[in-house]
Amino acid sequence: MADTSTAPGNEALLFLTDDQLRKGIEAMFFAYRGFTADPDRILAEKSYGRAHHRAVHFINRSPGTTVNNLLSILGVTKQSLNRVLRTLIDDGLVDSRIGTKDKRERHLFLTETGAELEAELSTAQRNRMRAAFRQVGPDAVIGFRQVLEAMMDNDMRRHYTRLREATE
Amino acid sequence: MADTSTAPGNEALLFLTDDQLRKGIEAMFFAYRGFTADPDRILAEKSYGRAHHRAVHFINRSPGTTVNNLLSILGVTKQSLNRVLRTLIDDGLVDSRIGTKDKRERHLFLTETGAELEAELSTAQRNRMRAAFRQVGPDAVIGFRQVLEAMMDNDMRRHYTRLREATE
DNA sequence: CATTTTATGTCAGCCTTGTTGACATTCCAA
DNA sequence: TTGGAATGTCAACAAGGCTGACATAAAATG
Repeated sequence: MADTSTAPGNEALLFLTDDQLRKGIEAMFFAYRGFTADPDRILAEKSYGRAHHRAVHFINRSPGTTVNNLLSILGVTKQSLNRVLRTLIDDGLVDSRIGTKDKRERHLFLTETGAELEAELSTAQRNRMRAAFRQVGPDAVIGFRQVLEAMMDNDMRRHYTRLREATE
Repeated sequence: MADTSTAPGNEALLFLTDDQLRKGIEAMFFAYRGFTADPDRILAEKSYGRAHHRAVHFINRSPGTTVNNLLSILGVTKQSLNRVLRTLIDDGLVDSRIGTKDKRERHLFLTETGAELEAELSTAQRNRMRAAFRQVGPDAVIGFRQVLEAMMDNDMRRHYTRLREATE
């Protein structure tokens, strides 16, 4: 039943069987639920959603980033992002400053309140990640990241790498 | 700046720094986009969504599963699932059979057409997973799954494990 | 300088997929 | 026989995607 389309006939490639691949797929599905569960609970209390979390996260990571840059990281339309940004700005979590060099651009910053929310969300998310990392050890963590990085689209990997360059 | 809340003061735990954890978080975010990108394109052509993919995937994995079981795997409300199932049944992708033992239950099966869609979607998703796995090698794959499994909520891990038991 | 392009905002409307609440039906089980 | 479980269905609503259209300001280009 299993392994019809990609029988490797090679023991060294047994991790590429359809069963192994499906296992990876389902692991991603169930793990992503866990990955978002803790922030989701916090957000729900404050009647925000994942979209707000994403915006706040990346503004925190790249203070002063422009709307356009955020759009390309998040991969949504400006209308969609705008709705989320608007509520964050109106609620005083995000500060939008007109660019000095190019006055069409808006540069986005977290306010103190915004930074507090970001900290609360990312602490919750880091706690789970830390528990998982601690449980499995550093070698597994390296493998984890290698697979994830190999699974990204090129433009997403570009953003991912760029974020690393800025801070590490 | 980095590592304020969890400075380990221990080189062996450097993979638990806030920077490393954030790296894992962002890797999850960007990789999940890639993970869903290919199926999403196929689904969009047929005017289905991810919800349909999920339903079709798990019905394929556990033919004859009940609506209630599917609900607990997917973690949505019956009304939400029902809407998706209805379109799949109406479109002839899913067969819903009244239980013989308990006639209140509906047992769900993919029709031939449903199985074709499932195959198309999972082939696309496996292709990306296979490319990533092949690129990084079996040790990384083991680590990848260890971290994901450690990150799951307990009830999700239960479902994940149960699926493995049935087929492997 | 005139024109075009870019960056952004905003309005309106639509879709999917999630939610809650209410209520009907069927039927197993105590 | 009655209570509760499994399911279906209707209605309403919200978040957060999407498209299209249009306005504005400013940069870039001819």
